[in-house]
Amino acid sequence: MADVKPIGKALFLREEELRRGIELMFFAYRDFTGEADSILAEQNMGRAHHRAIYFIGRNPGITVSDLLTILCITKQSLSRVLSGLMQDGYVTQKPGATDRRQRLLYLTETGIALESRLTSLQGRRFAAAYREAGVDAVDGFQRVLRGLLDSDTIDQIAQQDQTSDI
Amino acid sequence: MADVKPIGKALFLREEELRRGIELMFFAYRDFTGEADSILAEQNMGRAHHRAIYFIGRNPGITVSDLLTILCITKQSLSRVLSGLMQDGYVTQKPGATDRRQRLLYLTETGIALESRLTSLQGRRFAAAYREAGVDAVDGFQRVLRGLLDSDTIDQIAQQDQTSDI
DNA sequence: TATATTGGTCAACATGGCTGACGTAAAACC
DNA sequence: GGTTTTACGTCAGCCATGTTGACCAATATA
Repeated sequence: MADVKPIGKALFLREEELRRGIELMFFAYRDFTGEADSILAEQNMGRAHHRAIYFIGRNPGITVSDLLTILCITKQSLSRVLSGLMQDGYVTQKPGATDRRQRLLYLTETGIALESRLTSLQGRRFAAAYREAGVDAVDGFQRVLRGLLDSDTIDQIAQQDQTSDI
Repeated sequence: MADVKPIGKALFLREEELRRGIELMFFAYRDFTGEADSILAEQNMGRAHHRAIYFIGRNPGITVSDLLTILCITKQSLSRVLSGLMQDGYVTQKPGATDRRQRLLYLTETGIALESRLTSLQGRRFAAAYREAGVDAVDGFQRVLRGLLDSDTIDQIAQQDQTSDI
């Protein structure tokens, strides 16, 4: 401990910085999701419902298997959530035009309303953080987050951007 | 749809940007935790154990109630996790010097080993992302993440930095 | 001494992951 | 046309991790 050399000091700082990142990630994710969680609790839903609603809203007509690859959960888990959402009138499905085995998923009016309520809530939090931090910071934020992704996820996101109908 | 004004276009872009942030946050957190999760699964532990180990390692001698405020869970949930960790020899406790009701928590050798394995794994991911993105991006990343926090959390982190014995 | 604080325990419950097994309809292939 | 594969669903049960509520013990403090 006494004979700390510059390199030791540098490594120490580096570890501190990395830990700061790890912790910020934990706290930010917790706070970022917490607000939506309380709205969901009112409707007797959880975060799993939110994720399904979000990505169906984002990709109307998505197939079950595509939703599964986005969420990385088992079909049994998703099925439970989807059945609930359909029963409660947030989601509908219709058979695929070309492949009639597929069940294309859509939000209902109610589903759209809930999705937009949740997304605008989280969006406001992001907007405030972005505004405070400034444009350059936002760019850095997104670059680092992308750097944290698995390569599979990067491919997946790239693919999604291609097929997106924007 | 036909008479979209500049303001409409701007809002559209803004919403796209916000959604990109929301999604990046989801995917990055998932991938960032996923790697550690698989190590934990080997030891029959989950993310809850990881969080406890991490913050005990970070604050040796932390009291149960301080750990509770960091984690924001009930004492029953924490108690279950802590009992397991103590039984399996990752954590020890000793009574507080001034207040003997307190049980100060410490990692054992085994606990330290596991913590450092997990943290260095996540640290490597962060280090790679930081290296790729560059110093300015890292600063922006941290600024935006801090902007996403609840004000309570900000206070809490500030307080922790003060009492930290660095 | 009376009260508040720190921490633990037991019981019961919900959510949301998981595995495994099995079924059905439709597409794709030989 | 018959077989295989794919897309999806269901039932059953398990585990981790969160929750409430009730209750208890030791200790600090006013």
